[in-house]
This record gives sequence, C-alpha cells and structure tokens, in this order.
Amino acid sequence: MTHLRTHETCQSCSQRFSSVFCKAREEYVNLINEQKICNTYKKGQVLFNEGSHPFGVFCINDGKIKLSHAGDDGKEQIVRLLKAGDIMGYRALLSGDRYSSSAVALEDTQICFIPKELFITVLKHDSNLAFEIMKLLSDELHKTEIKLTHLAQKPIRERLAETLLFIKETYGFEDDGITLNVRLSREEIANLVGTATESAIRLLSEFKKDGMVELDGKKIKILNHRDLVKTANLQD
Amino acid sequence: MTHLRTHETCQSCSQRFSSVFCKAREEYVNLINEQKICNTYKKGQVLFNEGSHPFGVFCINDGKIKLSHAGDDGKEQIVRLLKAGDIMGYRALLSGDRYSSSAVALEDTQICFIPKELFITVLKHDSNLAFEIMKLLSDELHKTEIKLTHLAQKPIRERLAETLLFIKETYGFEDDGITLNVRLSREEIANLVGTATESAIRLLSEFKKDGMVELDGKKIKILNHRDLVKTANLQD
DNA sequence: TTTTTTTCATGATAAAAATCATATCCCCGG
DNA sequence: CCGGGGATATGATTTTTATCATGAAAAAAA
Repeated sequence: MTHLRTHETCQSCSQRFSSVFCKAREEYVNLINEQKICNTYKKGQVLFNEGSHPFGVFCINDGKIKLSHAGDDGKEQIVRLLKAGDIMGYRALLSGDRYSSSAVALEDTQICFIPKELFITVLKHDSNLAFEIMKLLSDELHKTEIKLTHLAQKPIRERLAETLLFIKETYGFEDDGITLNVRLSREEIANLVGTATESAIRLLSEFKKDGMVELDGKKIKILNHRDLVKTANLQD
Repeated sequence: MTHLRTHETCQSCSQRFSSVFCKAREEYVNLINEQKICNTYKKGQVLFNEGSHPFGVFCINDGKIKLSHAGDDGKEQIVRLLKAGDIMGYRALLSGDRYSSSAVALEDTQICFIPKELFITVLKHDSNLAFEIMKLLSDELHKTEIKLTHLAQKPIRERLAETLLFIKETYGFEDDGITLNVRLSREEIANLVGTATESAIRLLSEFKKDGMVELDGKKIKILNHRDLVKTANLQD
C-alpha cells in the first residue's frame, strides 16, 4: 500500500466526470482531494472483509473489484462487479452497519479512500450529491431485485448467458472487440451465476459447442452475441 | 378511492414517529400534511403496476401490501412485504425509472400519497430526511443481497423456514401469539420463497408433520419456533 | 342452497442440477 | 525444464426440484 504519484488530484482524476462525484460542488471536490488517501492493491488483495467496520468510502480510480458475500456454508456469492469510476463501501456506511460483503481486487487496482466523516459532511451539505447517492442505491436495489427474480425463475443456462452479457456490459471487450475484458475463474463465474462450478464449466462448454463463445483458459470470446441474447431469454 | 375521515393529519398520524418521516423537520411535515392525498384500497386492489410512471410516494397508514415483479415468463416474484409506517414508490422515483414492481393490497389498506415534486423538494432541503431515505435504501439493498445469496445457495426447505420467520418478523402474530398475522395463499408463499407452489405446499405439510407449524386454511400457526430457526439454518 | 371455480393436497414422473469421481491441462516455483 | 498443485473438463450417479395428474376441500358465485 503505497501512495500513488500517478494520481495526484481529484480535480484532474480521470474519473472526475464519470463517477458519482461529478455532481458534487467544486468546493467539496477540493475538500475531498485534500483528505483522500490513494492506494494500490495487487490482484487478489482484500480491500475489506465482510463483518468489519467501515471507516469511509472507496473510489476506484483504475482496476476491477468483486464484492461478495460468504453464504452460511462459506460458499461465495458475488453480488457486484466494480470498475473505475465506481464507489464502494457506502452501503454499510449509510446503514450504520458493518460491511455485508468482502471486496477483492480482480486485477491491480488504484483506489482512493475518503474518510467517513468527510463523506457524511459533504453528503449533508451537497444535496445534489445526496441525490446521486440515492439514485445509485436505487439503481443497485433495482438490479439486485431483477437478479433475485431471475435466480428464482430461470434455468442455469439462461442465467449463465445473462451473466456473460452482464460481464460484457460491465467491463466491455479487449481491443479485439470480442474478448471479455476481465479474467475470472470458472468458480467465480459460477458464484456470479449462483450455481455449482461444474455446472458453469459444463454449460460454457456447451456454449462453445453451439458456437456462441470461444474459450482460451480464462479468456472468453463472445462469438455470437445474438444467440447469447436469445439464450439469455431476456424480456426486460 | 374515497377520502378518509378517520385519518386527518400527518401530525396526528399513528405512524408519525415510526415512519421514515419521523426525522423530517416539523415545517416539512406540515407541508406534506397540506398536500397529501389519503385513500383506501380494498384487499386485492392494485396500487400501481410494474412499468407505469411514478408520480409520488405512498405512505402506508394501515394495512399490508406486497410488492412483486413479474418474471419474464409472467411468474410472480414477491420482492417485499410492507406494513403500516412503511413508504413505497421511492425507489423508482429516485432512479428516475418506471415502477419495477407492482403493489397489491393484501388486506384493506389506508394510504397517503405524497406528490413527487413535494417529496423531492423536502428531500432537497431536509438532509436528515435524505439520510433516512439513504439508510432505508441501504437496508433494503442489504436485505435483498442476503436473500439473493440464500436463494442461490440454500435448499427450499431452509428458505421456506426462513420465509415463515420473515413473515413473522414483518407482520407479527395475532392476539393468540402464535398465528401469523397475515393471510397469504400457498402460491404467494411460494412466490416469496422462489419455488413452485406444489413444493411450498408439500414442505408446509412436512413442517406440520414435524410439529413446527399448524395449518388451518390460510392461517399458519408457529408451534415450534426453535425448530423452525434450526430448519432455516441461519448463521447471520 | 347448490353449483362452479379456485385453492390445497398428494402421488407419480420427469427434468434439472448438484455431487462424486477421474483425467487432463496449465501455470508457477524450484 | 521439470514436477506438483490447482484449475478445468467431462462422465456417472444421486439428489433436488419442477411438472403433470388427480382428487378433496374450500371459497365464490349463482
């Protein structure tokens, strides 16, 4: 955890106008800039653990993060995938709770930490930012409810297709325009879909046989987007 | 839909200090009182439909409501149960979305409607209320993520037990201290658990055989709370 | 009340998915 | 460059769950 020389100020941050803070008033951005603490995390490093107390919010400058719950039997359930411009840790903070999920870096990541008191103060005085946060929470709640419904009602095959499309929406493609721009293990994909690892592996193989994807280790290429959408069977 | 003479003012409302508005400043409560519109809904009546536009938030004065999504194949998934003191409709409003779920009265219900503009104005000027709403959203998000994890990882038997406990937490017991204070069809219970109606019926029969519940039509009595908790297999 | 319709209950069967069991691959450290 | 260990792949089997089918009970309508 070292200070990062390549990311000096919030004002010049590459995420300045894509993050939720884009709506915050200039004076508060300056204040945040003074108090933020920037760090880098290596792939696989834990940013915080389920059950521990939040002391602020994290603002992702670069990299990818997974947020996951441990189920009662210890099995991981990935609840969110985060990327540059996203913030995290605000849920527990606003609930007055401990973290309900753990955050792990999926690749080397640069993150700023904004202390709790500052975040709350800014939120209190800048209603635009408060509305942005409410919108963020509302959107997350919406997405989670949709996921819940699909988990309850759709077969694994459809959910895996949907998950691949979701990964594409979140992280996009590499330069070739077809390779998903993230490396996830089969187990992580399964924990995203909500199924057994073997089932995820098996269905990925089927998708490959059906010409929808190409598999090369952890690289996944989307060969037939149209069929994948059809397989996902999305109406909404 | 008639105006309700029995519920004249927000200031004297029975939910004044249990609802999220308890933290709102007096002046705004007065403003809300002037503009609110009170209505009654009969059991089974639809308050709003998935896909329609929100024009304000609803504040439940008395009664019970279910919020449910229709899955892609039309199957209902109940995402929340609401009671007196709860508000609803704020999620879509704050997202700038249409309603993502439908609201149906589970029994005769009294509800006040607060117009969108007023709600937003109050939220903008009263940061205490804004924080309450953020907390509400955060709590809902947390609960939904837990539900998601359990849906993905736990067998139906455990989820049914958990659902019965959840219903008890939400609506409590009747005067006898053991009968769940709500009437839900077996289908609704299944749509809450996320399973087929027959499976819910079958497992309820097993729970009865195991002495955990007593079934009398739609009345469900909790006979052995301890065993039910054990069956739910909750760690968190 | 009687009829009709819906809900509840339960058995039989089928389908879906998890688990168990191996075999192979491939990445990493020595 | 090689060996070991985790990740991936795939088959076989078992378990779980959904679906289909039918009858009884209860609720709603006539």
